[in-house]
Amino acid sequence: MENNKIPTIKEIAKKLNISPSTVSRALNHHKSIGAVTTMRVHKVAQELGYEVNKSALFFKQQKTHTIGVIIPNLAEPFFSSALTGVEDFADNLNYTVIIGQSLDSLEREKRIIDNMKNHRVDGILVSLTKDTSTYDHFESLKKYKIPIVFFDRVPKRKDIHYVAGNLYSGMLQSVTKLCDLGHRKIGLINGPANLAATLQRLEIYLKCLRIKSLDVDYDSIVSTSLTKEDNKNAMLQLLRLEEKPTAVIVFNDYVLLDCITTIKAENLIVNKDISFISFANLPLWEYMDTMPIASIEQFPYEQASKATEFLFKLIEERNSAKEGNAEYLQCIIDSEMISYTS
Amino acid sequence: MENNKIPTIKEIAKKLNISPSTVSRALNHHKSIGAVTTMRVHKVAQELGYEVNKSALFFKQQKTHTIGVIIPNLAEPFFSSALTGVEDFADNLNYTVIIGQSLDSLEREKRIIDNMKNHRVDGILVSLTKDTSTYDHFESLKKYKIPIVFFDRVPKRKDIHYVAGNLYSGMLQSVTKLCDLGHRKIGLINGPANLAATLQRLEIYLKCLRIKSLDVDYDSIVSTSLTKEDNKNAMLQLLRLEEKPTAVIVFNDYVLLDCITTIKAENLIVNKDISFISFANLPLWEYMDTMPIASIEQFPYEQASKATEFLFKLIEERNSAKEGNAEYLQCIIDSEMISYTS
DNA sequence: CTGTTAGCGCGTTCAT
DNA sequence: ATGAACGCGCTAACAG
Repeated sequence: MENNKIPTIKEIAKKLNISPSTVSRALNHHKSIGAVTTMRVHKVAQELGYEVNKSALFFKQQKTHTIGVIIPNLAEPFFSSALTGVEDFADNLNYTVIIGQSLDSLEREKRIIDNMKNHRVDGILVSLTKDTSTYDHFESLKKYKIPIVFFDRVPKRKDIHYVAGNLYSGMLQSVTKLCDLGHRKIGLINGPANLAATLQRLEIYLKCLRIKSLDVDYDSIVSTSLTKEDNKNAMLQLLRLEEKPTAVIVFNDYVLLDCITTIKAENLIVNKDISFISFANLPLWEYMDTMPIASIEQFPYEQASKATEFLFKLIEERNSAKEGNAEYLQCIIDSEMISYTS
Repeated sequence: MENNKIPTIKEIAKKLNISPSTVSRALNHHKSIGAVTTMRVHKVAQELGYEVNKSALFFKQQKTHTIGVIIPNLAEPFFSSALTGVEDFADNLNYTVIIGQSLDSLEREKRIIDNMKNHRVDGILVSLTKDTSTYDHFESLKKYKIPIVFFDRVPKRKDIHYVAGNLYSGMLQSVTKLCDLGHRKIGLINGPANLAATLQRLEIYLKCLRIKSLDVDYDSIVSTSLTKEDNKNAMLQLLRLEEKPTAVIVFNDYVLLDCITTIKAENLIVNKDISFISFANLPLWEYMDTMPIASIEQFPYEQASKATEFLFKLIEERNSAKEGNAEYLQCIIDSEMISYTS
């Protein structure tokens, strides 16, 4: 009964004394095959428990119906939300998702790219490593015509497809809010200089201060390499200023968590001695006693969804072999300030 | 220069006027190939930017060097930790990971299984849907000799490979700790009845109370459907008892977060008026002002790692075609109470 | 040491 | 409406 051999098209053909190509066509509901034959083929296929060997199909069609996602760290809520966005979208189109986490190592990023390239994935989504500044390892994908869409952490160049967050909107809302609350000295704890996000944060921070006619004190702009230790030091650096800021914009929630710990150790009161607004990674402030005044939400799920949409548009294009249009799909998703002070 | 055609073994062969198989062997450092030839092949391969077409390889070798992971929800920290565990392990062995999230829908779980089967993955890791009670869709994998290892949410049968968590150890430590702190009335906020985890928690809770000779008050055992509203109600239900419990074991951290919010709204003090211990999902209590006395850690990363190890053992076995041993790889990972009161 | 041949499973010509 | 033949890229068995 249960034949333990994996059934192929050939078996079905033999069983019905017809040719494999007929079976293939019948299985794919090719119109040129008679209704009776088609039915009989499907019946036998059913009996044998036939299922296409996608591995063979991929090989034949030079298309894997698979996309790769490269993110720094799966365990980070920001990225797991993003991954969920990708998976949901891809699943709808019956695409398979393979993952790679770069763990913020450029070496691994390269290896993963190579691996996915060899896998002949149909497209790749990437959120860059903290310290990816070269672009060479992505260039090699061109040869294979594997489209690539960046999201969130995108390279600083114009000739790419990407979906990025716009921090400006949320930052302006935040600075405005702090102003309204009477803050005049707003510091910034920024990230590592090699991240585009860092430069971007600095620029919009300065821009927003200017818009609100606030003085810029470069001493109250500090940065951290994102380690626990460094986060603490950045906070302390601000606390030791002669003119301490009364409010601080923080690179992200993780940094802020360390800042809050530091503040408490110094016996200062959050939101009294010093107020915070941070860029959101964690959906958890609502549960906490000590929380920032607000978070700047960057919508990872939506960013990833949009990026996936772009990717499929590119895959589509490649399939229909329209080479001409060298248009770059680019999208900015506005951030938004989410207030916690009800 | 940059030939935009994807180089194959044939190209290299033609360029050197040798046969494709020689090239293949040289590329794979086959010992029977002369050093000179090998070198020349590698040189040309380099020049052309040759890279194996794994898609072809998979097809040929009937092995995809790919494993599938099916989990209910990528966005849940517990599962994204688990996924990280899988990815880390698989990456070491140069395996690729494809993901599928069942979103707790049996329908999706089946579809994902089918898809992975057609993909001819080398093995599958599964953490079941909330309401998976049938096993048929896994049976079909046998025909393809695709090994399957369950973790965390495992089927209730003996003839499977699995890694499961043991809640007992952590629960006993917790009840003991609460006893030591003088608590005599320990409540339980449990999950929905259809989850295996719920029944399990109830059983070990009762067992532990018995071991510590504590009275069981069935009024102080309540349950929640895991919605925010229901979590709150479960907590209120306990607070309105004539004999309020002085400590409560909570189904998981999410529920506990809502409980804490509820407690505060009632102007009660956590760890004074009422103490908590919960099953851990979130690695965040260390940052919070209000935290449970302890958490019962279930080690998702380790569970998934172990499950992946099992899976590769099975894949290995299949490759070496030892059919004989019908031994089931099974492992229980003890939970552990992690104290927060330093 | 190297070349020749064959075939993995499938879809797709080109023939009838 | 159906069949025969071919080939995708690669490796392994069999010859030298």
